[in-house]
Amino acid sequence: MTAAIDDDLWSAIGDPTRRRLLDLLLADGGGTATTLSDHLPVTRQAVAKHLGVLDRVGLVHATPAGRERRYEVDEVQLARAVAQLASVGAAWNARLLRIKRIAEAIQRTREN
Amino acid sequence: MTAAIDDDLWSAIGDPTRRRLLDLLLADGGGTATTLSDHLPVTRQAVAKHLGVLDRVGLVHATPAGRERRYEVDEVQLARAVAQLASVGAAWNARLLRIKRIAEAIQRTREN
DNA sequence: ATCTCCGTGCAACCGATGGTTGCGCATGAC
DNA sequence: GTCATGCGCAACCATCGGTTGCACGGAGAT
Repeated sequence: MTAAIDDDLWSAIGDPTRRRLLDLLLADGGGTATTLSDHLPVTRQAVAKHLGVLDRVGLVHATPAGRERRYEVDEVQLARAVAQLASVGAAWNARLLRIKRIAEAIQRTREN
Repeated sequence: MTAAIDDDLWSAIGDPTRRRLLDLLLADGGGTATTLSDHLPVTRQAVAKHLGVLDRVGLVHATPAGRERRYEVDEVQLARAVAQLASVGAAWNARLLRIKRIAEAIQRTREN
């Protein structure tokens, strides 16, 4: 059931640093590699790389402002990602529920 | 807002092969490294490694059966993981909604 | 009891990725 | 013009996902 096309999206948000990056961008409404690296335990270059992969999958987009490079989240794409999470979660929940029901059924037959 | 403790859980389910592994285990109600590798485009050893990390974070647990090693999903832990997904998704959705509202507010003031 | 097969585990190796340091470049501030 | 600050590029390192190869061990056939 897991869609194969969206593996890129998953691996993008699978990294903890990138998730926090998205958190920061959402909280402050954008930022540059240097300002973001101030709030993270990694160097500016590491942040820049992460912003690169987030940009490649379309979760953020950059706009040159003077000598800075300001990044902002692409809300549509992030909403898509959230939908992905929800979808996989729902699928697993359904399977877990089925297992639970079967277990209960077995329990019931054994009690008879 | 992202919990730091659950990074292991995230990176565990962040890998596409591991996600499909969980899918297969849920569908067939368990399996061994060899049987699982039959349904995946990777070798048995790769599957074994993935099962190892899934075991370490507690999403699956192995029971030796004869000369086989049968793996099954730990439903409680997987439910925890699903809750994590939902939580992060909800947080992002909330932020996105706030941004949308602010944008609409600006729009409204501009229209006056 | 032994031989054979099949599933596992272990080790070495390879490419990609997350992270670092160091440098050079350009652009805005003085 | 000069200075400094933000950026990009390159080299390097560790870890990880994946492979191949091999050695071990238990279940079943002879």
